[in-house]
Amino acid sequence: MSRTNEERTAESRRKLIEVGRKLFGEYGFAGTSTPMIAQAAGVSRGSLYHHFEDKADLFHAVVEAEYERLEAAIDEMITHVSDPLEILIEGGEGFIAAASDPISQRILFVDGPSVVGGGMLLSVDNETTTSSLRLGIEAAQTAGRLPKDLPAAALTSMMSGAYDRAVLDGFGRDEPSRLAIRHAIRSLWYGLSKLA
Amino acid sequence: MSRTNEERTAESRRKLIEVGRKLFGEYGFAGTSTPMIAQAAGVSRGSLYHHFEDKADLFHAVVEAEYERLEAAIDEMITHVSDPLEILIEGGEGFIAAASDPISQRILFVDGPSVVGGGMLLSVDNETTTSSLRLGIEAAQTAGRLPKDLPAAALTSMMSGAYDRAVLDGFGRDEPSRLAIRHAIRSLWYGLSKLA
DNA sequence: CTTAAAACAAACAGACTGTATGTATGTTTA
DNA sequence: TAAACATACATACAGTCTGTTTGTTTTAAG
Repeated sequence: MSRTNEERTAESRRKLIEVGRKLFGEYGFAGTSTPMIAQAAGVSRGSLYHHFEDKADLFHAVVEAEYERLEAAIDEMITHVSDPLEILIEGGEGFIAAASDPISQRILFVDGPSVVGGGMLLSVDNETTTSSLRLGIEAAQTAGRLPKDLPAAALTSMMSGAYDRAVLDGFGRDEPSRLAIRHAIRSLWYGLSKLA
Repeated sequence: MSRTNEERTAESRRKLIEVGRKLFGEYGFAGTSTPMIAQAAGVSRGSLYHHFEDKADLFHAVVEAEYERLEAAIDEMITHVSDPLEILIEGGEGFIAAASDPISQRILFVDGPSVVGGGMLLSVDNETTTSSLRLGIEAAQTAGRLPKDLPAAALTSMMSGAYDRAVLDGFGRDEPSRLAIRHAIRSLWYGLSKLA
């Protein structure tokens, strides 16, 4: 059995990220050792350190993949919505649904900040989900559905934090809490739109 | 020089928590070793492990002290406010101002979740600042300043996350961003009140 | 076919955590 | 007040983990 170098690399990285996601999500960053990861991925620790700078670097790769997954879920959710305000609401629900997976939760909201570093994590975040949110807010402002004088950056930050926390508190879990969070979210956006 | 046991204990714990706050806030939980802490506090590592179960237990004590500080800042801010909606707004600003200290920030919002564990941290949080927020929301509902059918738990969770994130994004830092976040916060609460 | 480079594996050094053992200081009681 | 005890503190140790270094195999290129 002979594989090209590119294939070997892709296969090793893929396996390490896949296994890393599972273990980091289950036992946390500190509770997951590099021997554990290497063994579960069926490679040596040396290979891990060949493909990633250190343990945090692997974690970082897992986080990026995770944000891409969320981003896709949001996009999927809003493809058939046109009203800017409804895009914000539906996109948010897509985010909550996708991020409510316990593994995502722990990686992104529990360990993420401490491992990647608050600012650095937010920079990844700001390129994906939060960027979508901000664009959505600005579009709604342009369309006159949200007050034009509202500072978009500040509102984006707050609402992004609100969504993250809703997920962390388990409001995406069962049907009653999904209903409650849905009500709260719609009220926040509708309330703002009343000020336009 | 002879001290009573109670005094010795109080002094050692106080010093360890004080030094712990500073070091955890500066270098993070993982970047702060127990030898560092013991040395800076002028005690032995044995003493640390005598007073606290482990490193995380000391961190937990630091977090609790920190939440009490925030709680006090909020209470201070709302003593002379009577309108339930204004209490929510002013209390929130007090929170942001107090939590914007970089050391608080890192301990509570960056390392806190991963060390104490998402759920466990929230339980401390829920007994202090978030509890205040929830009571404020319910009071505003009773007074007819917020919609009575709004699910208080969900809204509390979201707004609590919104405030935390505003702090983390540095909106308590300089005057322009303080102004922006102030605008966003007022808009959120006023918008909700329009639905009442 | 030989040589260079990439991928992988194994061995090593340093650091840290938590514990076990030992000492000193304070507290209770006979 | 002096022995018995408990609490506070200090030191030494065992095990584990991380990141690096050194060595081996596999692929790519001349």
